[in-house]
Amino acid sequence: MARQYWLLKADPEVFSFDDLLASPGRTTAWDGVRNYQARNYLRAMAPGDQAFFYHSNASPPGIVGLVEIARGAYPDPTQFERGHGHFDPRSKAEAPTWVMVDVRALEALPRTLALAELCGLEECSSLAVCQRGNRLSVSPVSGAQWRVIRACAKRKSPA
DNA sequence: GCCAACGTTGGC
DNA sequence: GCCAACGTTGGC
Repeated sequence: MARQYWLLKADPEVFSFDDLLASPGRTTAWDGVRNYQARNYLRAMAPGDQAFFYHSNASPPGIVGLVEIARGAYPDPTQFERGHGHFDPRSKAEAPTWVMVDVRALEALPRTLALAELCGLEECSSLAVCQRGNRLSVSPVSGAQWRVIRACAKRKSPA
């Protein structure tokens, strides 16, 4: 199956791309997703898929790095941890509601590709992150979008 | 800090 | 099943 591409949102106050680079093996479990649409995208991920690492609530918000999926979806243990912020009392151990994947850092972009610039790129206005009011934390990126975005990010300054 | 948009909850 | 109220997200 062809490699798929994704965009992962993170609040850098909580977990930044630098935090990922500093993690053991530059890898972390992408836990805490509690939205069904995002969960379904996590389930569709396969090892070797690649993703943009996006900083929300930043100045400016935008893409800051590239990651790869190191392990496909498996149960998120925090859903069973009573008292944990991601605890879900309705999830059953024999049929976990929520999953996570492992994400490994590939490289930091030479600069932040800001949201405004991102959404102005050819074919990119349809990105979930460019839709008004969008809150989806995991979303798909097409191969064409991936290439356009990567090429833009490598240029030193906004086009 | 503001506030629009979203997803979820819960009364009916 | 409807929908108002609420809490959260996230750009500005």
